[in-house]
Formats: sequence, structure tokens, C-alpha cells
Amino acid sequence: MPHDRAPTRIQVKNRAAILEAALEIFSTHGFRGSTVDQIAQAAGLSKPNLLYYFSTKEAIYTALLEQLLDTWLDPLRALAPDGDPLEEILAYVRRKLQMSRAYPRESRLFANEIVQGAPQIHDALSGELKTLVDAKSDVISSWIDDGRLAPVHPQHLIFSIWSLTQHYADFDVQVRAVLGDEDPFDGAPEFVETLFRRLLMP
Amino acid sequence: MPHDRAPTRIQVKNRAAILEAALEIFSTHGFRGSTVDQIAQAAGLSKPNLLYYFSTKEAIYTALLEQLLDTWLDPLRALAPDGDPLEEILAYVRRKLQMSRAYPRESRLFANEIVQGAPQIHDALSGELKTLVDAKSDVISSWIDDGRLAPVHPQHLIFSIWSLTQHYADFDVQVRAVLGDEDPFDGAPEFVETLFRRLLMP
DNA sequence: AAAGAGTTTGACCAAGTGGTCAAAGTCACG
DNA sequence: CGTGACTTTGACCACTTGGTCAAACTCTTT
Repeated sequence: MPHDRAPTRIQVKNRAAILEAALEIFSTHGFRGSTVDQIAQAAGLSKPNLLYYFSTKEAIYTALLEQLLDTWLDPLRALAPDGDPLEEILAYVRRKLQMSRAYPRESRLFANEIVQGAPQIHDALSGELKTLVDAKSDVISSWIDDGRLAPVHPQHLIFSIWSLTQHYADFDVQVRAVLGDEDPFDGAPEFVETLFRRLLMP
Repeated sequence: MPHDRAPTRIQVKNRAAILEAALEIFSTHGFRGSTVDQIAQAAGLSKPNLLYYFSTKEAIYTALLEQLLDTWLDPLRALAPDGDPLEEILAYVRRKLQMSRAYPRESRLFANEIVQGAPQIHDALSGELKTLVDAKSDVISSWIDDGRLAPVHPQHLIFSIWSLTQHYADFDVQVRAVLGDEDPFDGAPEFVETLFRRLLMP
């Protein structure tokens, strides 16, 4: 196990390789469906070598989730109270859809975790996440009060943004099976934009 | 293994108990995350006894999925071409939301399966499912052509109905964590109805 | 070049897992 | 009641899996 001094060149490289490999494996098989061996192999390490960097399978998983949760919430944090309401929300929608496209594995990692009851990140959901959503819901409410947005339940609005955008990452196989040759991201941006514009135009 | 004659009373009872237990276990832990022992215990049987009815773990899983897929698609099948377009779609939305509420385990079972790449039901997705969606998309398109519905991409519309309604089942823990004491199904019906009404009103 | 910290590995282990099997127990029915 | 079909079980097996460990190897630093 590495000491607690500054990480060496090799540690930096291998930890990164492990997390990258773990993202790949965990996001497609879930926590229990993934094996340490799979991750080690994907990272180009032997199993004992991997366990030298992360002492348990769970340690890899939680490290991944922690590292990712923050990034995942950034777009919502960026929702600015002083911007134009409709444009702010549409920008959020676009950014989320963009993330589904660019980082589907991250989306599926969370999906796996949450569908199975969020055993590892339950606390973050009712803590950090709830706090953030509550704050942004207040912003949305005040926009509605000012008549600058059609009246909708703010939290449910946020849920709808999450579900619609992440659906394209999480249910990718289904979406592609149904669409056949058509690329989901050909029609998705226009569709979601239309949807939220019509819903929210005052 | 039971013969291929008419199933006995005991077979009927035990098979049902196993599928019920399997739904409970598979929907919360995924296929690989569930053990035969867990399912057997939940069904009130010993493991070898369970394996007398379903010879492998996978057999239980596929039996479950097959049995469920049909039921799951019923609401979409019910979309009637000769009904009022907006009302037909809203009825579909309501029925789907209702199913998320009444059968969250079924929803999560599919979510688990699809998020992990639909290894077992990939064929059904690009076969049965695609066929059905294509047919209903045509219906929607013709409604749009007749000016009875605002113009939207039919498949993406269907995706949005799936994602919004199933979100309340699949991401239940997250939704509840964010809402706190408020019951998700207090606000959800009105929200989704408003959303689709505004989106689709011609 | 030598020493000590850091890295890698093969061999190994205990627990868990899917599945088997023969023997024992129970049920339906003539 | 008896018989044959159906049902249940304890013991068992092969394999996978998370994790350990001592020994070997490779850096970095002086």
C-alpha cells in the first residue's frame, strides 16, 4: 500500500488506469456483476497488483462514485438565478444531453447504483443532492412567481430533465434497437428542446 | 423435472412462488447480483428443490422476462388509432405512470437488464418491441399529418413517455431522497399530464 | 553502486456459488 | 392399501471470486 506522502509517478498512472477500467466494467455489469480480475485485466495489471492500489473491490467502486458525483452535478450548479429563466433551463437540458452523449458510462454507473437502491450513495442523495436540488428548485419557483416561466412543480421538472436526457445513455441499447439505423442524437436535441420550451413558455 | 403433461397443483403453486421471489430478488440485485439461494429462500424452498422446477438460474430469469415483456407492452398496444389523439396519448401516459406505481419491481427488472446491455432480451427489443413502436409511430405520424397533434418525432415521443414514467419506479430512491417527505405520486400525475398536453396540443 | 522505498507477482486460501445426485418422503389414484 | 409418479432434501462437487503474503523485482536517491 502506498504511503501517505505525495503519490509517485507510477501511482498516479496506475490509479488512473484502474479507475478508468473500473468505470468501463462497473458501468456495464454493476458492482456485483463485475470482478476484480476483469478490472485488473482491463487496467493492464495483475489482480494482486491492483489490490495494492485499492485494497478492496468496494474501495475502487466508492472512489469512482465519489469522484464522479461532483462532476455529474456541475451542470445543475451552473443554473444561474440571474439569467433568463427559459434559456437557463434549456442550457441545462442541453448540457445534460451532451453529457449523456459524451459520458454514457458515467450515467450508467449511477443508473446501476440507483436502480439497485443506491446502497453506496444513499447518503449523498439525501444530503448533497437534495440540498442542491432544493436550492435550484427555489430559484425555479421564484421565476414562476415572477411569471417568467409557466407554473410547474420544480422538483418534478428537474426529474424530467434527468430522466429524459439520461434515458439516451442508460437505455441506449433499447433506443438504438427501436430506432434501427437512425442515430438517437440526430433527433434528441431538437425533441427535448421543443418539449421543455413548450412546457415552460409562460 | 416435471413431465410435459398438465402441471400438478404443487407445480403451479411452486412455479408461481419462484417467479414472484425471483422478481423481488432480480429486480433489486440484477441477474448476476442475485443468488439462487436467495431466491429459493424468498420462495420458501430449498435450493435443490427450486432447481427441480427451473433447472438453471438463467431459466428463471428468462422465464420472468418473457412472461413480463408482454404485459409491459400492453398499454402501448392499447393506443387506438381511431381515438382522440391527445387523449389516447395521455391515457397511455397515465397507464404507464400507474404501472410504475403499481409494479415498480417489474420496471426495475427491465431497467437492470437494459442498462447492462440487454444481454437476454436484445432480440425482443429489435424484434417485437421495434415492430410495435414502429406501428404506433405511424399512427402518431398520421395524427400529426392531420394536424391533430403538434409535430414531434414519434419515436422520441415514445421514449420520453417511457423515461418519464419509469423514472419514478427505476430511480425511486433518488426521487424520494430529493423530495423528502413528499410522496412522488402526489405531484407526478399532474406534472406529466401538463408536460405532454403542452407538448402535443396542436 | 548500494540501500531503501516502492512495485509486481505466483501461489495460495476461505467463502460463496451454481448445479448434481441418490435416497427419502409425499401425493394421487386405482 | 399399494403403487408409481411426483417432490424434497442433505451431502457433495467443481469452479469462481475477493483477498493475502512472502519473495522477487525495479525504481529513486544519495
